[in-house]
Amino acid sequence: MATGMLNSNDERILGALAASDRPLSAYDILEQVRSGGLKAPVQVYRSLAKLQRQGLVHRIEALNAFIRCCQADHGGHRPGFVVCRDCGRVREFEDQRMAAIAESAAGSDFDIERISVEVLGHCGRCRGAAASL
Amino acid sequence: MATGMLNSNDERILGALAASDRPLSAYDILEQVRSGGLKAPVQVYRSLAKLQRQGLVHRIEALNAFIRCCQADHGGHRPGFVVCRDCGRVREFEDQRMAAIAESAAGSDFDIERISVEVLGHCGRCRGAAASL
DNA sequence: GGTGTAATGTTATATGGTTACATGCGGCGT
DNA sequence: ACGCCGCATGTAACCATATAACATTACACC
Ligand SMILES: [Zn+2]
Ligand SMILES: [Zn+2]
Ligand SMILES: [Zn+2]
Ligand SMILES: [Zn+2]
Repeated sequence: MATGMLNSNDERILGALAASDRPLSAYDILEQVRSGGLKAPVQVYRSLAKLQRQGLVHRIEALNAFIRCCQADHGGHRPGFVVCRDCGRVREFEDQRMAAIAESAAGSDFDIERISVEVLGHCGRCRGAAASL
Repeated sequence: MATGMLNSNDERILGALAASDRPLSAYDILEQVRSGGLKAPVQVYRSLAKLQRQGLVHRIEALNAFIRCCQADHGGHRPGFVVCRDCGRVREFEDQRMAAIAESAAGSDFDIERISVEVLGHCGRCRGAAASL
């Protein structure tokens, strides 16, 4: 995974994601990098696609949003995510058992490209806040 | 899970989903039920939300689309999906191990509402078609 | 310099989802 | 019956997400 081929757009987008403590939508990102010359959605999506290919960024399907990968090994891991539907915060996790489950479910005739595992719910922080209303 | 409270809109939408061999987007559904009186997206989304609450319909996050649940027990099951990114066909599956994985990943402080597991890739049928080009 | 090819930029458009408000319709107290 | 409330449904307008189509630039190769 050559991470050295990032251009300045990619770097800026990666920076915006790294600076945020929660996922950003493509349009959130676009806003943050407008000053850096990017001005159209498609540019952001192109960079995001590249960053995802390199394992530096993950897409959270349930949020239509993106996070910077927080694992040391960006290449080839199969992460899952715990997503709070109140505050949007995401925790990346890894579980070897998922691959086996996916393979047995898909069958030998199916070529697995990606496994999306998202645990949706409410984090402790938000549950506390709700209780104290 | 009282499934008897479906109104005619709900029935129509459920019918459209049941008749299709692959997921339908909300707008696909809308097109199919226009003759039945529905004419705005929000009506479709309202019905879909209700049908999802009752477990009759599942949302496929990676496709922004919906399928009719094919399991006998519509209530309270935690399905996963195998999704072909070429033809869009989906196979619903169930695996008890997923709940355990989700719980251990989320931790005791997190209130799990839903688990989304989607295995994305290419089905045998589509791989065959691609090979014969 | 001319030519082909890939990356990037620009504009416009397609697709997916929600907000805000109007209207209808059944309870329920009077 | 009447007026009022609360909730389901209808309608229009709008916002958010993603891609298509085409123009331009950058650079390798000859
Ligand atoms: Zn990661
Ligand atoms: Zn939270
Ligand atoms: Zn199901
Ligand atoms: Zn297929």
